Amino acid sequence: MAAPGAKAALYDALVESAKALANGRRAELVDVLAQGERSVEELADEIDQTVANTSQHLQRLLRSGLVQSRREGTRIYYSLSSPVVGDLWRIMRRAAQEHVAGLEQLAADYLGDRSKLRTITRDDLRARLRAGDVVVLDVRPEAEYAAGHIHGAISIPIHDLKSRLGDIPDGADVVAYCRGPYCVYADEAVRVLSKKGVTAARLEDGFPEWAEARLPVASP
Amino acid sequence: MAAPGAKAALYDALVESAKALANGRRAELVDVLAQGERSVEELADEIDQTVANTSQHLQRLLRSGLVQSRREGTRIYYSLSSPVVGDLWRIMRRAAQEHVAGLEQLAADYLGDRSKLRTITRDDLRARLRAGDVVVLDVRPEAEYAAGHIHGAISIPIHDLKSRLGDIPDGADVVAYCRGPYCVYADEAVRVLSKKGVTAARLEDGFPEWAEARLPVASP
DNA sequence: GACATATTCAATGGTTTTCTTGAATAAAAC
DNA sequence: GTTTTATTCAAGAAAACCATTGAATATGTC
Repeated sequence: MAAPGAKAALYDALVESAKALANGRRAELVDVLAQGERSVEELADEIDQTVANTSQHLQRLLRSGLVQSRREGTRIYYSLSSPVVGDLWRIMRRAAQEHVAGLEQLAADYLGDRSKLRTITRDDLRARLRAGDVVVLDVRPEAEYAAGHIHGAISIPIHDLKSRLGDIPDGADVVAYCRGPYCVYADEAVRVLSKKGVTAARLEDGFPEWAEARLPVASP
Repeated sequence: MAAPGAKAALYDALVESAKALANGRRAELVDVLAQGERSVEELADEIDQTVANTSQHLQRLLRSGLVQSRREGTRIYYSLSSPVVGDLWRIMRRAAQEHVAGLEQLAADYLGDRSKLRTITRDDLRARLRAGDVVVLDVRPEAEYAAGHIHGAISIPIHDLKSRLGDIPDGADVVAYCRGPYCVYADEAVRVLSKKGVTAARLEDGFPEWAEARLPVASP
């Protein structure tokens, strides 16, 4: 028979990945890292925390093995260790969506009223891409587009959208996407475009989900 | 723009499911509950903790929405809220397996040397079931077999195996299975059977994975 | 109504987590 | 070699977590 406590120790280790993700700030980090690698300072800015605090969270993730880091000159870039980490984050979100009380309200508080935004599924977008009657718009920061995007998408980061409306062909039918289902960028894009009279919808989720479904992507 | 803190609050809620699973004892509970519903006392016994402590862990899981409970007379039975919870637990284990340092050693400490145990995959077992040249042995407790098992499997709980060797047909080629990849029952069964000269292997994982893969099951 | 059983509640103390602050490193630029 | 920039380290305080203990509650039996 195994040593007493061996089972407990094993299960304690099995939940290390859950513990690593059991913090809202670290989840925000993983959500951003799922788009591609980033430096500590950029990440701190994304999650609205001090650099010191962000660094400590990143090291917690590093210790758990969920992320890896590499140095380039004076910067250190973090990235997800493998696609499994993205899968874990996705299924965690789904579990929360199905089972955590009050989630919808919190989502509405952050994302605003989505009832007037048209949404289309991955499969629909795929079909329309094949038909060629749609303009796919990636509104994430340029660097994330560069790290990989939906095949055929054009990049207009959300902050540049208002000044670059001219880049969108007249009469285009636009589908905007961003980081995932809880990212506000695509919502914002659809609102801006609709206001200008452009037909626009958002993809139900984001680029990582598209890539995970093995749909056509362009990567560097 | 959303209220400051709305994003943090949303992500804090999204990780509630991870927090619920971020404890070894609670993971043990979910692992058992993935086999079917159980009372508090039985669960306390399974995870080797006091009833009071087990009750508190169960209530933590309940608050997160991952499990549900129902009263029957003086007992209260807990069960997983949905299959998503099992999926979450499975992918968490996979993330740990790929990324958590030292996991293999801890698994070896608990499970013992598995190098001499023959293992077969789900797909292999499925093929051999169709061919009909295999005896599938469910070595989990009777109640778990009753709650659902691999179609065609016979039940001999691990604790009865030595006294019920006669139930196994002469010259049979046995595949034993139990709760999952970190469950010791099937290992033990294969060791016992091999010692008695019976050809035996263990299924690589357990019943929940078989059911999740939509392979043929018998349920009540 | 008294009693037994299964479960939960409440209080305690020790440990871990998290954010903050200010100092310490390491690489690059001058 | 000094300065600048990006990151990490270290120490401290508030909060959350976890196992333990003993009491309280709810259901069923006598």
